[in-house]
Amino acid sequence: MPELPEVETTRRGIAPHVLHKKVIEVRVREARLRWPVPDELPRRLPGQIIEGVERRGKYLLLRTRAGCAILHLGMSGSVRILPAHSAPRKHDHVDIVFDDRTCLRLHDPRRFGALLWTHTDPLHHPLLRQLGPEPLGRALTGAHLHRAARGRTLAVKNFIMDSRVVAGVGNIYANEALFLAGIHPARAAGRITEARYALLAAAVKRVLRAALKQGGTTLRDYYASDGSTGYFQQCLKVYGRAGQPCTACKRPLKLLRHGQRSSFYCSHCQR
DNA sequence: CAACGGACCTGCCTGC
DNA sequence: TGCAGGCAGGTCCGTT
Repeated sequence: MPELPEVETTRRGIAPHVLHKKVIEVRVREARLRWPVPDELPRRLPGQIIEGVERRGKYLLLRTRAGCAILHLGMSGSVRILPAHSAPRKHDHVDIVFDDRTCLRLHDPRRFGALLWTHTDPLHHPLLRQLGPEPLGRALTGAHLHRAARGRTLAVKNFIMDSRVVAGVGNIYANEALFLAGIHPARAAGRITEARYALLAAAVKRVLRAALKQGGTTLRDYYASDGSTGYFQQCLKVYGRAGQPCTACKRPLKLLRHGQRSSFYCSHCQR
């Protein structure tokens, strides 16, 4: 589920429920996530007040005076706010329990997610330090992409999915943005003009903002069971639509598989 | 340094 | 119905 718009939707969804609350307990039922959940988490977090709920790329940050919990949802992670006593389902790996008897519960079947603890500035953490600009911020421009791509031969789709280039653009939105910008996903990153990169930067922002708007609708039923319906699927122009007609030219969309990742594109509209 | 493949996992879908 | 195989929204790491 979690691409950047969903991570931001999650942040907005949980913030009112956890901000200024005191943690009284951390229950770790399964510590084997992407990295083991560190002992510091159940040791240091209880007694702390959540003073900030932030996002950097696809990482969620729960700030306290003593340190910061760093949460990444991986491919299959999600969090919910629940009564602290409610029975955990399968794959409910961690609860952060608050003094009002609610808890933030992490659910992650594939366990590609991560929950870490740092007592220093989380933005300096090895996982966050190298992240490129926020895609929705001012720093993501055509000039930035053009400069970062200089001399690089990798496919532009891999290039914009590199978190050092721009933080948090996953496979779905990379495909969508390239379609909107009319750029072929396999084109060498270093062989794209600054003007076209300006179109791409704008397309990334447009598609993320649109998805974020849709995410707003899932917020309402945030407590409802899973919320994992395909709410933005209707908006997707290329992702998952191989063989179906291009929304612009009606020719069938193509599928390219590079490594494990699929690229969906229109060979007529994208060059 | 750049580029690629493998690794980490479970669940779901398809086809035999 | 069962089972094997392929696929999935991420991203780090080791090897070329």
